[in-house]
Formats: sequence, structure tokens, C-alpha cells
Amino acid sequence: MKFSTKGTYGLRAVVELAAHYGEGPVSLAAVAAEQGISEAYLEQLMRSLKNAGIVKTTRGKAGGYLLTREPQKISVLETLRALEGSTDIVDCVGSDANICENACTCSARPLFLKLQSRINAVLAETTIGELTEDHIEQKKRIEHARLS
Amino acid sequence: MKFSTKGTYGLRAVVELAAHYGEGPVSLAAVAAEQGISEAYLEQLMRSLKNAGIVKTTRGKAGGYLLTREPQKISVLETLRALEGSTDIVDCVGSDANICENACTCSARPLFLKLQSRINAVLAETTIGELTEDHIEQKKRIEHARLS
DNA sequence: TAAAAGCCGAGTGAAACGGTAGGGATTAAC
DNA sequence: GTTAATCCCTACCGTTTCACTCGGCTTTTA
Repeated sequence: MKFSTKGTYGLRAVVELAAHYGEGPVSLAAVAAEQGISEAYLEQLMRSLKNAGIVKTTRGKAGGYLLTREPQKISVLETLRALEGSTDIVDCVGSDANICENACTCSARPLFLKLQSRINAVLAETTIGELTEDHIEQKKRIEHARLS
Repeated sequence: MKFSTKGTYGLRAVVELAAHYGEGPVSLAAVAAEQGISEAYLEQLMRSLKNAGIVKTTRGKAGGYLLTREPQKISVLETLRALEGSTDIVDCVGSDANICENACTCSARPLFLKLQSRINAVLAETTIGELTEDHIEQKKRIEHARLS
């Protein structure tokens, strides 16, 4: 029941792009350095995000990655889905509907269905924009504390 | 972000024991057969449950497994923790407090904390007793439908 | 035309998953 | 008091996933 580093790294990378939204492309190297992630690994995650239509790229010198939309219009749910493939806690719940033959007698299924819907609700209602605001706030506070 | 079979199998096994609560010990073979799980594998899960104080055993002929408490007094949270080790979605949340050095600047942490508390709330408030009631209801309905 | 960027597929060591195998200890029934 | 049913325990094993790395390719701008 853990998120993999794909999810957490990828999410942080997207927030990093959001923090620079409107300032032109940000290079992979810059994101990797800022977030402390290996470039080669992050590149794979960016590929997933690009395929999912969350980020876009410009190539060549001074190229890099950009969000395709405003941060407020990108949900955490779609971001995690792009990165982890699915956010379903078990195969037998969710829209992909890979129902096992025991589904109708499985004693745990009602629990998982309830749990899944709660999780999805939080993930769907939270946007990259919100995470970014919190993040910027936090950085300011730390900076302020350091100076005084 | 998946539950492993440890969690789902184990949960189903506990519900099976709950369905026979008060009727004396149920053998491993019986639980395994009823739930369609390999005996040798289920045994491992039972050991985890025993170590966690959720089930107890009697050995020898006519021995087997029993719940240590009424099903209504066993939460799904403690059951899953016993089986999966932890229900934390990332290492940096939860009581085990394995905080990474970037915790205070991590842009995803507020999200994960919120998500974790929602998940724990559902798992803690749901008891094995409730799952068992649902399960027995369901079995009755199916039996009824089959006869008519 | 060269340097800086992204694009892409393949490989890799370690760990976890999902079991299996086989022997040992305990106890109730006969 | 032997036997058979039951739990107890350790070790192993094939497969998959994780978390990366590597090396070469293409595109673009200065």
C-alpha cells in the first residue's frame, strides 16, 4: 500500500514546473537539480507525463518542459494515474473493472470500494495549483526564518 | 498503490473466522478451502495475525484458529497493519515517523498527510464485524436466488 | 555547424511478491 | 500410548516490479 517513487518524484516535478508556469520551458536538468532526482530517471517520468498530456516540450537549445494547462486545471488524480498507471488499491475496483469471479461474495470488496472512492475524492479535488501555493508559501517562510 | 494479496487474503480469512465466531476453532484447511487460498501460503498470513494478537490457536486434533476478540472489536486497520506491515502510503507520514530531510519543503507532503488521515479514518472505523455481516447477508441473498 | 536540449529503447541489480517444500512439535481420540 | 490431525517454523524459488543507468539518436537555436 505504498506510492512508488514514480508518483512522488513525478508529482514534485510537476509542482516544480507549476512554480515556473508562464516563464517558458524549464530544462530537465534544472528540475532534477532542484528536486534532487536523477536526470535519467526523471526523464522517464516526464515521458509518461507527456504521453498523458500533462506536460509538453520544446526541443533544441533553451528547450525544456512546460505544463499544458494552468496548474489549477491539473488534478493530482490524473497526474498520479499518468505516473503510476492507476491509483486503484486492488484490481477489482475502479473503472478499469477487472472483476474477479468471486467479486459478488468477496467479503473485502465493500470495504475496498468505499476506501477507493474516498481516496479518489481527495486526489480528484486536489490540484497541482494548490500544492504549488502551499509549496511557495513554505519556501518563503523558511527564507524569512533564515534571514532573521 | 496496491494492496498485496497478503492484505486481501488475510482479511478474507479473518472474516471467515468471524463467521464462525463462538463455534470453536476452525482449521487452516477449512479456511483455505472456503476462501480458495493455498494452505501453505495462508499459514504464513495466520502467523502474522497471531503475532499481532488478532487470532489465537489450539493445536492437535480438532485444533485450529479462533479470533481473540469479538469481530466488532477488531478493526480493519489493525488487521491490515498486521498483514502488510504498515498501511502508510509513503514513508514520511504516519506514526512510524520516518521523515526525510526534505520533509518541510516537500511539495507533496501536505497532500499525502491529508490522504493518509482519510484512509486511516475509514480503516479504523470499519470492523471485521461489519464486513462479516455484509458477507453473510450476501451469501443468504445468493442462496435465496438460487433456490427460486 | 556545434552545442544544448529532449527522445528512446534496452539493460540491470536488488527487493518484494506469491507462493512451495519439508520437517518438527503438540494434542485429542482411539 | 500410539496414531493421526493439526499447528509451527525455516528455507527456498521463480517471477515481477522498482529504481535506476547507459548509450545513442534527433531536433533546434546561437
